[in-house]
Amino acid sequence: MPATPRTISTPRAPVKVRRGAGIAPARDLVDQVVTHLRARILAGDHAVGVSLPSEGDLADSFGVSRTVIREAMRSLRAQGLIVMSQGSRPRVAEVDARPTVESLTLLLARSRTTLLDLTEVRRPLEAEITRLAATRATAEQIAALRCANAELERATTLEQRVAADVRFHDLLAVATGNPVFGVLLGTLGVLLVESRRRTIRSAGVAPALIGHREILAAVGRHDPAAAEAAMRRHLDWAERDIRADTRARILAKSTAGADGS
Amino acid sequence: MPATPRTISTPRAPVKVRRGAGIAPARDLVDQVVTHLRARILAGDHAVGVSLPSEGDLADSFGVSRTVIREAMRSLRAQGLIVMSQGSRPRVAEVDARPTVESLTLLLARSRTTLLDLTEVRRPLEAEITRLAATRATAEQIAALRCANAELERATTLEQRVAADVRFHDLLAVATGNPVFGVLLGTLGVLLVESRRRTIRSAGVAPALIGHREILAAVGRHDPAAAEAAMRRHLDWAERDIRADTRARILAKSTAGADGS
DNA sequence: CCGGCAAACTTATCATACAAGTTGCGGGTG
DNA sequence: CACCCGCAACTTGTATGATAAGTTTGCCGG
Repeated sequence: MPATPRTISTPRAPVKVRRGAGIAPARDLVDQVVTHLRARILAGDHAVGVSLPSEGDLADSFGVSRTVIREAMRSLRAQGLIVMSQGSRPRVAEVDARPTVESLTLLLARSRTTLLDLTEVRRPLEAEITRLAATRATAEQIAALRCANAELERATTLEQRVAADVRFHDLLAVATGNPVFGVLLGTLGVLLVESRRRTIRSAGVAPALIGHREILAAVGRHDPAAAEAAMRRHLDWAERDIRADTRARILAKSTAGADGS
Repeated sequence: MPATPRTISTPRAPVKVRRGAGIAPARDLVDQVVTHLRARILAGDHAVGVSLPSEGDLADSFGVSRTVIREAMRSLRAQGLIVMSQGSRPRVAEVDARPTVESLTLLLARSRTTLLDLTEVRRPLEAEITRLAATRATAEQIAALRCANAELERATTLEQRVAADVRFHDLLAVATGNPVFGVLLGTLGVLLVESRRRTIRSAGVAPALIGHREILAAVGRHDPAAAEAAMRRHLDWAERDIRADTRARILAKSTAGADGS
């Protein structure tokens, strides 16, 4: 009995979506459901980790078939908003940069983006991050940075070293108190892991360690200018062998989907 | 007749996806199909704009039901790889930053991000963009910037002015020749539209115009330092009334989906 | 040669069925 | 009484078939 209207209606507040041209709110039912559910999730109607209603219940409450709900769920999943696994109800995914990173990776893979392009963006970001971190870092955050640096020193395998390197920079971003830095740097950082791997393999961990120590010292005494300068020197070093091989291209790793693990 | 094996097999080269741990390539059929199709598209097997096989054909060739194909298509669509519309076969989407921008927007909306956080990140990015643009901009790009500026001068409505303002900054990012700047700035730009709207409404368009003229002049004579300084002054001005109201929060606008238009 | 119309094709949605995984409850067992 | 095992209910994953609605194609008449 296809007595269902052409547009869905929720018992909730019908979140109106305003678009640029102000017309054509949504083409098909799936899009409408996606829009509604996304709005709900973003509004915090469902806490992270908590189960959403089952597909059947959603289908009933939206007045559409389970097919539509399922496709909407796939779309939300691809956007990193929910996690699904057979047998258990879908849950709201915790905020995670990975889907975004994947999206950026995809985009950069499709455009002709080089590692050099990435480092070029990374430089001003990291410089500002270091400046702000030197201004704002708390004692605990500085201790955490020191810890990460010690970790880098202790690390023996290449992967451990890369991880510790990434961790240091991430902590620096956290110390700015501005989550946007963390997101952007995290995104670029994932893409630059390959570059770090090469750099550390060829030059060893000593230059990185020295650079980090200089940065840490300046941040520790809350000297923004010195911290930024140290970071720029650090990046100069890291950039050198990327620049040697300008052709280094991003390869589409396409790490299949964000599974909630 | 569920004689289909538990994993799909394509007549094409069976693109193996290697993951970090090197195990469990994909959980369900939809993910497998998504992975295969994405790999195909990224490998350039299907030119942009050209139609993919119909859902029925894909279902046959993958040996799965159309249900699976449809969900996979939804997922690919959410990732911005294909565009779908009723009646016509899905087409490979042209490379477009919008889905990625949307993903980043979603991520920032879910973190606790203030307008102030955004401007703080915008500043070093725009500074570097302007520096690089001053170094690398071609004559055509400078002409385009001049044009955008004229547009801003001619604009009468608030929305037109905001659009022209955004356009100027986007063109500047393009002039760096580095697509990553465009993506990041585009993301922040979308989120900062509200701030621009307020600023231009309260202070008028004159300060923006003056700022743009200074930037344009420095870029036009290929003077990176002056260009960067002009941009920083411009941002100082723009930031002023945001800082007056620190509580200004991002609202999740959730502009529904990337339609290929 | 061109315009319009109809048939074929394709997507969008619905309904139903069953397989496979998860959860929780209750009974059996130590 | 506590603990563990197994089953039953629930839920997602997939398949099948049918219909509505939009698009493309090609034929036919002018």
